[in-house]
Amino acid sequence: MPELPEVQTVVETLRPHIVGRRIRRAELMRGDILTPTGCDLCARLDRRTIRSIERRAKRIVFGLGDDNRFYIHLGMTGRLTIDPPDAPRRLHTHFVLFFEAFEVRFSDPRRFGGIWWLGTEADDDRLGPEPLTMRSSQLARALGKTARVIKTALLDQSVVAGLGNIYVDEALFEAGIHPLIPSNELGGEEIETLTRAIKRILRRAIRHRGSTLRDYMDANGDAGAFQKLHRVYDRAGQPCARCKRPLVRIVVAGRSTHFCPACQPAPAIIEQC
DNA sequence: GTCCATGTTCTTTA
DNA sequence: CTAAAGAACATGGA
Repeated sequence: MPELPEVQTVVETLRPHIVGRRIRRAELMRGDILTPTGCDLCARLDRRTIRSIERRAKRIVFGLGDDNRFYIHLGMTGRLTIDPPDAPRRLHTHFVLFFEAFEVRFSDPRRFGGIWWLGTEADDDRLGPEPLTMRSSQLARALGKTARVIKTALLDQSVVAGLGNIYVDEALFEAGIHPLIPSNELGGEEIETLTRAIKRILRRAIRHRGSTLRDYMDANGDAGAFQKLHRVYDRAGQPCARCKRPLVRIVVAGRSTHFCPACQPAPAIIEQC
């Protein structure tokens, strides 16, 4: 569930509670969600103060001072919440940070998420530019290098960092670009349009505190509202908001892909089929 | 029982 | 060799 807008919202709702506060104790219930496995995370967090919390791509990066950092990735079903100590723990709670008056709990049924200890290492390996601040030329450079269709390329975190299935579909609709166009066939002007569309969609989604389809909630337990404003995602068969013709669902790279065949013109090679 | 799901990484194929 | 497609991971809901 968590793409850039959801992760950003979790960070913003967590920040006022934890920055400047000292961790009294940390508890890891499952060793297999930690990388590197066996590093003594809880001992390293014991009695330390949280100095910062930031988002990078879909990662929630905690700074401890001394340049020591770790990050949590929510995967598909991860939640990071502020809870009173006496509140019952959600099923599949794998990690808890205990503060004086509350706890930060990480739960994740599917366990696609996890915790990564960075220490003083960089966290940028193999991540593309941040979409909210990237230049169109950065996106153009990455897209020019691949023949993969644009939908697939935008899901690749080394091309641009933070988009997922929902926001790629929404951004391609906003830009009027068909999901099956080969990336390296897009012109400079189209990529500028796409860059602007990505930023517009992400800013709008952050303003509405992300999309809650099923699992997502912010650190306070509140759902997002942007799902009400999705124009194409999970709306196959419904009329396009622009042209009223029915939206379509196809499968690309094993992922559901939603678009308007009229507003997002097909590449010539597909048209013949 | 079946299929599907907001993500990433490893393996296989071309 | 590299790029890209496909499978795998684990759980729950429809």
